[in-house]
Amino acid sequence: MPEDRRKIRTRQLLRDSLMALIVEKGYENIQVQDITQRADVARPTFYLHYKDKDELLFSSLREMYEELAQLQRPADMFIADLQNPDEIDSSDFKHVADHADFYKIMLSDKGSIAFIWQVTDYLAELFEKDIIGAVSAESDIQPRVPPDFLAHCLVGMQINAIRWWLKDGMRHSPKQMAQMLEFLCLLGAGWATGVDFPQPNWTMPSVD
Amino acid sequence: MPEDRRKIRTRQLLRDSLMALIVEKGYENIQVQDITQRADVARPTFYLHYKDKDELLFSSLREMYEELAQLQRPADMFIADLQNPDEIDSSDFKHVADHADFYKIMLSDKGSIAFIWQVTDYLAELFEKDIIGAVSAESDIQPRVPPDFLAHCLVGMQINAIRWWLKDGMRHSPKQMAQMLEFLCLLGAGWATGVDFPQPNWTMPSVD
Amino acid sequence: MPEDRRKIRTRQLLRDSLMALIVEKGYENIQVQDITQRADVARPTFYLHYKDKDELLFSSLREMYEELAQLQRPADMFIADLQNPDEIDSSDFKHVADHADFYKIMLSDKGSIAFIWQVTDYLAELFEKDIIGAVSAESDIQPRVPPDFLAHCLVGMQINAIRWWLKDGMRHSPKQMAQMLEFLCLLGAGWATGVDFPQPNWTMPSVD
Amino acid sequence: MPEDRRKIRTRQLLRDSLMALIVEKGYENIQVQDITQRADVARPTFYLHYKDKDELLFSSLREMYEELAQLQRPADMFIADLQNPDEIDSSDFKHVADHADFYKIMLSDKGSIAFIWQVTDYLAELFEKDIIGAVSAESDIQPRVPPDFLAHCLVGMQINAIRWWLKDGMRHSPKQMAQMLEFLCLLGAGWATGVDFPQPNWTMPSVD
DNA sequence: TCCTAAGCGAGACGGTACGTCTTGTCTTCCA
DNA sequence: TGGAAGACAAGACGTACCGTCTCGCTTAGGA
Repeated sequence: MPEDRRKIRTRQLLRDSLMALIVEKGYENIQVQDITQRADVARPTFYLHYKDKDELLFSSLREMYEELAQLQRPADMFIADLQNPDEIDSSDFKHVADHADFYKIMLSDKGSIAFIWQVTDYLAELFEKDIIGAVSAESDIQPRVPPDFLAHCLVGMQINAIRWWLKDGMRHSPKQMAQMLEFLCLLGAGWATGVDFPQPNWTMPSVD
Repeated sequence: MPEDRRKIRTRQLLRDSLMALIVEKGYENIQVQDITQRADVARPTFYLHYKDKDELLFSSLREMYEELAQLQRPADMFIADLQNPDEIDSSDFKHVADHADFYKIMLSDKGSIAFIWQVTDYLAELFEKDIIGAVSAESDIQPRVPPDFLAHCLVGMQINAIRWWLKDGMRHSPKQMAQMLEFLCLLGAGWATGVDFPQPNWTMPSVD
Repeated sequence: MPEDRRKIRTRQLLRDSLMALIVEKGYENIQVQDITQRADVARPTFYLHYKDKDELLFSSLREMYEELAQLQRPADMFIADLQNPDEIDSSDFKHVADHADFYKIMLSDKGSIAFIWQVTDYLAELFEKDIIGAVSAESDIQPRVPPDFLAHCLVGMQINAIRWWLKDGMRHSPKQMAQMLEFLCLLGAGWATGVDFPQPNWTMPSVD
Repeated sequence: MPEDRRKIRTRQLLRDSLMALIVEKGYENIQVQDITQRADVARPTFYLHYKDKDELLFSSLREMYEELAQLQRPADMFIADLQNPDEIDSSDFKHVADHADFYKIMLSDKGSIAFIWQVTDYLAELFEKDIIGAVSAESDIQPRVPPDFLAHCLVGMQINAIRWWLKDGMRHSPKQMAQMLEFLCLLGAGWATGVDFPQPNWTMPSVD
């Protein structure tokens, strides 16, 4: 069943319109009629395709992320070889750089909460898989905190690192950002500040 | 100029009403008339006191955080003695536990973006001061990443740790959470997973 | 050029559909899509045949009235022999009885104004001809009111008599209705009530 | 509870607006926004006062007819002294003349069916009372047709007489119209045409 | 008998009006 | 005389229906 070409075209117009408008005036301030007007589409037509603004946003994001997923290394997102910092994967930061205007807005007061947590949870799931993979790769290793806790913390770092980068005017290169973040993740703030902490022998007591 | 007692009372009613409603139906879904109705106040009266919903929210939060600020150790938020995990400060997690319903909503799709970033930036500022303090306390120490970058990353971890905790059903105690987070912050994911990373000698090239 | 059989069929389907729907839900409430849906025809197809609902209605009526016109005495509609009430023509009331459901709706709030006045004017024209014929048949007779005024008044009576009949539950036979109306028309309310009025010698002053 | 003055004012504005628009473009063609625009009132405000166009129309008419009811002779609408044609009541036709533009539209294709039958039924009820009153005034009189049938017929005449008058360009005076109609009602088309009919001795067979 | 033009189904679309909702202001009235 | 009550303007919402258009399929009727 080949989709009507007009339908595809209209959808693309709406998506482009939304993306442009997010940059222009922030997500929350956009009205459906802004989108349709700029797409040169009748307002009721919008509702033929999407329930609301959010559905259009997430449909657009899905497209964008499918594209991104191709770029990323299939596995090993989490474990990097700290001895070869130049090989640390920076495709996420490059992606962000490519859509800097978009993310600058979406990670500000003018963004969308749904977006924030949707992305957070999506990434956390990916991270968790990686973490579990990394841990189980080596036998006799016992994680000291729940993997999903760790995943959420790392995602929080990642997103806030990006937000800081954008607010800071993107003065660092994607590669630098990836490196800083990777080291920080793996070695912690102790390493980051240069302050030396003795490794304690603490393990979280079980909650169950 | 002693504020009219009625004025204070009306404001308190509005704040209580907002807080109750956030828990009930999520921040974004609340309408001014919901607030006034529950507070048993005329809708136009709302506008005598606050410009809009956000102003009321932040006014309420200011109250809440003033209270919180008292509880916290004045300084040293950042550097904890990892050898004495029991003395790690967990007042933030206790505070969250006290307002669990509130934060559960505010850190979900039904929360407020303004809140997220407002709090993030506020905390990041505090963290940054602590970091700078910690670093400059010991001479001959050179931070390996910009302090504000580190601050934002840590805040991201903190907030997402809280969100994870709440979503997870608060199965851990505030103390445990504080410890996990503290260790993770200071020692990094390497420590957290138990995987051993050789400390590389990498330092971020300057951007300026 | 013989009309495509499909075309004729489609038209008939649409007409039948309209007629059924008028009875079901009243003319004004019908939508084009109701008609096409019931006729099992695509909506755009409707517009290939008719400009709008009204055009379909009047096209359908034209068919109906051509049929009716056959039944009626060619002339003498107006003048009846009051001495032989049984010979008074009641074909209109019979026609109404045959389409009682239709007229009950069309002569109610759910009917169509266009229909009312279209029919009124059409009948008034016929009546007027009859009246003029009747008057000019006998020399030395001077009508006391303008013939078209009289025509409109009589049509008004006719239509309202029909409406009353239908609202009343059609408790009288078409013949009775025809007789009542005929007598009332010719002899007036004086006769109808049994009250005796002395015939005055009044004639309308000319307006020209 | 004295109605808010603004409320009264708004209602009046809406009514005036409706009346003006009916004359300008016909009732059916009027849209709610036309009404509010001309009244210089926000569209949603309309719905604060009236459910729809029809409710506004009938509310306006009620006002108009209360005024009219004052003017009319309290009783004896039906029976007039044919010997004194000058005393025939012509207040209805005068009322119509006062609102000629309005009625010209409302009694045309551009009017409202609801209006037609609402007015018809209202007047028929009044007429019926008069007829019953007239008949029962004189004992030993037996009406030859059902009083409500007669009432509807007479109303039909009345309304169509008015319509004819307006379409005819109001070339007759209200008084003349009242006289023509009165005579026609009471004496019938026989008298009107001048053709002489022998009074038959027919009475409608009972239907019960 | 084929073939070609017409009729038609399907459905996307622009357009227009609807009735509703919410906000923030402003007016009226009452305590 | 200040606040409650509530009318109102403004403007976006999501829906309904209209009339048009485009695209293929199918099929009737002329070649």
